[in-house]
Amino acid sequence: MTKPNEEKRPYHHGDLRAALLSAAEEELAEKGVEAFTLRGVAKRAGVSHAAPAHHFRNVEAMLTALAAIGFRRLTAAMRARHAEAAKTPRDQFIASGVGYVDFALANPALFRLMFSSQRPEHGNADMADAGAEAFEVLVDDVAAVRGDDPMASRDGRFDVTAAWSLAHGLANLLIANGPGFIAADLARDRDGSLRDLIERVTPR
Amino acid sequence: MTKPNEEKRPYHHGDLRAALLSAAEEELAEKGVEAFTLRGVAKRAGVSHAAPAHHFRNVEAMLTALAAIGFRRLTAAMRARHAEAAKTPRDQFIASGVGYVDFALANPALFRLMFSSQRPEHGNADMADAGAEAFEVLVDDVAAVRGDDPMASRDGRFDVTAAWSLAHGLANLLIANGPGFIAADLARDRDGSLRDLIERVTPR
DNA sequence: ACGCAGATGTTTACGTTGTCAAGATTATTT
DNA sequence: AAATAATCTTGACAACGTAAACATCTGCGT
Repeated sequence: MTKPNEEKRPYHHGDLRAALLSAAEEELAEKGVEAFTLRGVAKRAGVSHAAPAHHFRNVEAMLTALAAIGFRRLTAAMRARHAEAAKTPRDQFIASGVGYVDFALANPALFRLMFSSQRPEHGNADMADAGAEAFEVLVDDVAAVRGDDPMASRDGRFDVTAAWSLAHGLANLLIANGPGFIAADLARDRDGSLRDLIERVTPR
Repeated sequence: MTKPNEEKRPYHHGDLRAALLSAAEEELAEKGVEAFTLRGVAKRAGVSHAAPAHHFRNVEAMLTALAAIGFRRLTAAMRARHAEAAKTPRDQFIASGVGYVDFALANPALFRLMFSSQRPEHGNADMADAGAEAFEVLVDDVAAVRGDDPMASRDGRFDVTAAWSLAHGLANLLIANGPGFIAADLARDRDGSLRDLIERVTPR
């Protein structure tokens, strides 16, 4: 009586954990952080609603894993812009900022999860490591422009903070539809516009 | 059999809508946007779980009203710093930025609701007006520093965007415990530190 | 090859949440 | 004063996250 077209999945999935993470990313992108549902993820992955429990302690743990993936991808986005930019310290610095915004615009829900949500488990080691790695890219860029370790001086720390703040604020405002008035400017020349903005916080 | 200490509330509250908004703000501040509960708000206000329905179409409508209140308070925070700052255009500009961060640090959950949540109803007129009013403060400050209408030129719009982005990003990072490395600098001299950062995006 | 412990998935159940409908109580209008 | 509307309560429902009990498969030691 089993339908011929029905795929006969084996009782065990194989790598359900990875499948769940991938389904979770879909769910997140489509529904946003606030409408994200564990049962929806399970349905996407084609398993019962309780199956995820064997791979993630709870929803928060799943979201934490997702956020960690997000931080790794953020780092990759910055490095990607790095690779295709001119090799001067200033250009490399700006490229990182553009990569940061790139990532946010391409993954708005994930970006929000990473920075503006209380749901991921603050203090998770894997996620903290991934975040620290992205931060290092920024610090290294500032170091190259300044010619010293920025974290060693107040002025250097402020260079780092200003750059991060501007990129982060711009990313947040853009994905929140904040400043609609620059949409046209951005649409006309996105890279150039981002460059103009980020240049303002480039260390002297 | 009625206990003597028990306040005998009348069946009708009087101004339940206002009481609910005030309870909602408590709930928001204590539990955060993601654990915010309509039933919790009703309990705080001392009414049944279905009472709010007569004053707010649904939870989102309540959160939207809260966010609008937040934008008005944000404007007030900027104006407050304005009033006590030196009357030069640059100082006024910087004061607005400091007021912006002030508000975020004093009302982190509300700030997140306003800018980083999908739950408030995007497109609500009252909330949009309140947001536009806050935005006007910024534009006016930039106009005073520049000596022209910033919204009329690309360079002016970028001045506005850079300032807003830096303040917004800094506020977001601070309430997200992002750059712990400047916590010490900020604790030592908050106003001076904020000033140093905001100066970097002051129009020339 | 065998068997069994553990890992992985399902089913069922429970408490919580937002929303709705129906009824109770008070305000307001006619 | 009677009717109507506004306000609040109660009870119900589906969706959600989680936990317990059960089913199925994997892999390991023998």
